[in-house]
Amino acid sequence: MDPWDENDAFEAAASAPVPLSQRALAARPKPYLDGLNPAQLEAVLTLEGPVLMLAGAGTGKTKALTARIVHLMREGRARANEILAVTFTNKAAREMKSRVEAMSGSEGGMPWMGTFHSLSVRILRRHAELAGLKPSFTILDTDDQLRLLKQLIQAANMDDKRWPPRMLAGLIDTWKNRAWTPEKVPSSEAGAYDNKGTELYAQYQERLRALNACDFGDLLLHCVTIFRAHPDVLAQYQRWFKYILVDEYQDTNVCQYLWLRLLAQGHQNICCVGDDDQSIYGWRGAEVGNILKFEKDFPGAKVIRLEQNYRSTPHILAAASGVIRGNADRLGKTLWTDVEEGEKVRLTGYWDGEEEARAIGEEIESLARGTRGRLPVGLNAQAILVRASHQMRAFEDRFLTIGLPYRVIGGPRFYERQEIRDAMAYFRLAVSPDDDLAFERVVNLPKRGLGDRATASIRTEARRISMSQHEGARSLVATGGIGGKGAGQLRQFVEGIDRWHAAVLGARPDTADQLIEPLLPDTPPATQSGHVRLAETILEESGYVSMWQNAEKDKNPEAEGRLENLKELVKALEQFDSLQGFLEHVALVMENDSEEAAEKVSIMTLHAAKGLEFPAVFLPGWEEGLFPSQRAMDEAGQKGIEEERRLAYVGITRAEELCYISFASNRRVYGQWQSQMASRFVDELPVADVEILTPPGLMGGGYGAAMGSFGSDIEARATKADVYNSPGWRRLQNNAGPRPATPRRTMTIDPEAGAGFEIGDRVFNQKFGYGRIIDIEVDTVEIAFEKAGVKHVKAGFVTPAKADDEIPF
DNA sequence: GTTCCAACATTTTTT
DNA sequence: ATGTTGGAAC
Repeated sequence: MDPWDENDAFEAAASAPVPLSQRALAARPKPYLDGLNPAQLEAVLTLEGPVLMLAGAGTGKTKALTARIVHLMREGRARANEILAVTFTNKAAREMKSRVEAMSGSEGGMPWMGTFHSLSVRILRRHAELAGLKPSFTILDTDDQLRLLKQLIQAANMDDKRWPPRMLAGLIDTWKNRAWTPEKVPSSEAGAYDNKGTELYAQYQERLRALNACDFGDLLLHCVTIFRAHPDVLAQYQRWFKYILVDEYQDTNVCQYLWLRLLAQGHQNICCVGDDDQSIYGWRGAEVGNILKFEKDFPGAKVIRLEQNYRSTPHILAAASGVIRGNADRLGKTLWTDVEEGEKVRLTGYWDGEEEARAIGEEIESLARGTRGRLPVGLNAQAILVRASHQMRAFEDRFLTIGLPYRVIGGPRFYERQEIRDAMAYFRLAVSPDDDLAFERVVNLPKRGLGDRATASIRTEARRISMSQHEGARSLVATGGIGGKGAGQLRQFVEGIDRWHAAVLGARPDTADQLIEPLLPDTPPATQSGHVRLAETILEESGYVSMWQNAEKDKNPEAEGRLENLKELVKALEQFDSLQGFLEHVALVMENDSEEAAEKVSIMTLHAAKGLEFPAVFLPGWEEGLFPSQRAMDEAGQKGIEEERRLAYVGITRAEELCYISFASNRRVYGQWQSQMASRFVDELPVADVEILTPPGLMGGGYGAAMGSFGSDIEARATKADVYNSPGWRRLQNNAGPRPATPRRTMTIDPEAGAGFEIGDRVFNQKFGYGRIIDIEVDTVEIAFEKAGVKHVKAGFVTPAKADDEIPF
């Protein structure tokens, strides 16, 4: 039966007198409402019409959201599959799903809970023809997209160096985020990309259609276009989705906003949850404006504020609100908590980034040990949140040295690794041999003796017969259009694809239909493992596995790891019931969710930290130009500052009990030493809630200048005793171990900093490590260091090493 | 077709 | 500083 008809049937049933069982259900106790505060309760129980839940950090919005969903179902307002619940990330969707399941006790409900993109794919598969696609369309990854754009750029006789494909991809993405199809790009954008932007955009869309493919932006944009052009289709969905819930509404872009508004126009029951103070994705098209004008967009909307914070101590909340206060455009809320105790936020200035890393490593270990009369704070409970990923290196270096376990969150992702993408290209060919992008990727991988010339003639042949490159290659093989050693190998490749494709069809005859999911929960497909074996066969027969196995170890030290990754990939396949299902999952869920149990400190960007919380949070690098980032300020001016400030707010509010903010007055960025000013956000911290720590381990200061208006509150120079007693120095003893022989270098240091040293003194330098003074001239001190390459150092870099510090020679 | 060297860029990131 | 990429030399 067509699910739409079934929906009508259900509606008819719903308008009939409420059966006894329903009433009994309604009378049952509602444990899911227990423990909600009045505001949360209001957010759960306000069912009719548009609702904006303004939920500050740590105010229990997920709890309210899940309770609302459970309530809707328990009260018989809607069935699980009539509730559309949208999130941004797969992680958020997963989390909400499991919480709803836990709360309602039912499993596997909520078929329409997912990310904007995954939901859009499901809708788009049902109506692909309306967008000029077949239901079996593929979803391009960034790699494919860039290669495609590059081809177009070169075809337009443009210099792809001056006009990099990346830039065009960014431009097109921006346009799609604003819901502009090629015809709708306003003329004000005509100058973009050397006046060719719009034209290339149109060509790109044309190519995508020919390839039966979509990029990420298309998933949403096609939906919006279809909804607008086909009111009947839209009406079906409007009728179907009785309630709509949206998480992180402040991050929606124009296209997502339209998507939501179109769908919500039916029942008008849309509940958006968000926090204007946590909008940090403006640079990728998110419109804070969407949340600011919610009441205008949805007339009659109720705004409910969740302001009671259950996460952080009062000092942390005060610090966060002190910073965010500087922003002009805010809906305004005041977080409060009834917790009383808590330590002040700590602010520390360091000499440079390496000292910062060392001191933070110290503190992390000391917290983990539970010193200072505090209960131990496990490593999993601690996180370092940085503004830019290059800041991570200093911490990784340091933590590797002292053996402190850490995990970097949001690093290069599993499915973005080269070997995984290659293997996936083979799978894609097996599923749909016409996938030209996949074909191009692996046709000469492993090397099959097919170079530029051979691939070019395959492409030409394909175009001549208006078929895919797979067919083009077949035709060339048949006619002997390819000469030499490549011919036989190409034949094997073509035949291989045919064989694998036949195997895929054998395993699952109704390929395309399988991709269209029913609106109603289906009986789960019978699990079978043929596709796992097939995947292994493909990787072996293609020679891809042996390519890495035969790779010379010394030239490809990573080959072993790549083979491991391939094994992992095949293992991951087991959880799916077909190759195509797996491919779809990977296209949408580019993440490796291997959650390890081991105790490790987390290192991540502020962006990656949204939605997380940690008892102890370190926020390093609060320097003007780094945070707030120079680029954000240059490109977006005051708006940029405001977004950076929200980022600071997000960072501070991740902390439950301990928050450490720090900056360095000298930092090396891309190998260049830079003198830094403390971030303006440092000045915005309320003094009453911040404890300013004397920077330890320094001589030849320079803090006054770096400290901004805080300078007067901080002792500019550490005393020698500070140096000797600071924990940062003692910790290094544990680093004892064999060190390489070190060449001697001459180093010029500030006479003032050098004063008092004698030949034979052991010293420490932030950049070059431990050394021993071997000669002193009037303004030259010759020092032997463990690191080579020292030629000239500007000023005041040497500290005396403690007597029992490890000296390498 | 492969290897090597020079030029180049280098926030934030999801899907 | 460092990793990637494109072109020239092999």
